[in-house]
Amino acid sequence: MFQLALNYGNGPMLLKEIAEKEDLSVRYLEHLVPPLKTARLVYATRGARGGYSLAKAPIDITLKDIIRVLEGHLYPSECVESPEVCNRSRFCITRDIWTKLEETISTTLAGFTLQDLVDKYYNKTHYEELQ
Amino acid sequence: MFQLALNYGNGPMLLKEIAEKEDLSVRYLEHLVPPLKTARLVYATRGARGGYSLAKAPIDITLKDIIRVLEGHLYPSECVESPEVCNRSRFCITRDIWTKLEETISTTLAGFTLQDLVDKYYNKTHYEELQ
DNA sequence: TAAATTCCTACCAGTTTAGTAGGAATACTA
DNA sequence: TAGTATTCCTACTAAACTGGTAGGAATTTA
Repeated sequence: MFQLALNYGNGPMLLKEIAEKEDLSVRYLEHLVPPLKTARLVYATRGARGGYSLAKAPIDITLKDIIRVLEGHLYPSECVESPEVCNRSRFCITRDIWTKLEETISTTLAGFTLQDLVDKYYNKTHYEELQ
Repeated sequence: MFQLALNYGNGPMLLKEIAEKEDLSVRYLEHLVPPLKTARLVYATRGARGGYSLAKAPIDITLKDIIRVLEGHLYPSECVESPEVCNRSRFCITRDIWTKLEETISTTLAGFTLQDLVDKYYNKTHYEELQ
């Protein structure tokens, strides 16, 4: 997603390119794409001269968006989202902690956008001051 | 650890008791104890009339202490602590995010002590106001 | 000496993670 | 219209991790 952000506005980018720049296999990247498409974060163009582009401007995609899609959740324990997985949920003290922890993780990740990463890459802003 | 905190000051507590109260097996709890002992968070008394007690007052044990011991780490990616696992670490933009994320997780968990959980259990304090 | 309990080491089964593989579908280009 | 480039889909796999179980030795009290 960072590579797509760097390429934003320049038409579709090949997985092959991304794979080279990030030192990953195309086969692996192919695996990550479907959920990103479903979530409408990237847009695919098939066939020759095809490739991928961000579906929104980098400033409109937070790291929370991306990680929720690729990792599925942000909570440290499933009970945060699905109390029914444990019959202690109603009165569990620890669960409150996990809930608070998810909130801070969520807030932190929502505080960064792909544009922040691009800016940092080009040293356009003083990243440290962003947070 | 929460049960031991509730029991703090009343001598050693049996794993059997904890197992009943938390709906876990003794066999499983036995598994968790060694690292807690090594980290000097709990103290064990062997033999009949033995059991476990906290090695410090509940107010002096943070959730960060406990989770570091039981889960081994708090970072979302190993590269945060061991840059050498990936040769992109030196210039990886994403790694900075993982580092920041670990900081907020760490800070959040360090902000709770076992005493907070005990207090919440007895409704002695208004928990919401703690954070 | 018997009972209670921690302690140590080994094992196991299910899930998750990080991939690889084959080939079909699609679209551009000559 | 044929060839090539590329995404797309489904299945497979191997290693690591997680959440346990199991047997029995060591220790302490009564």
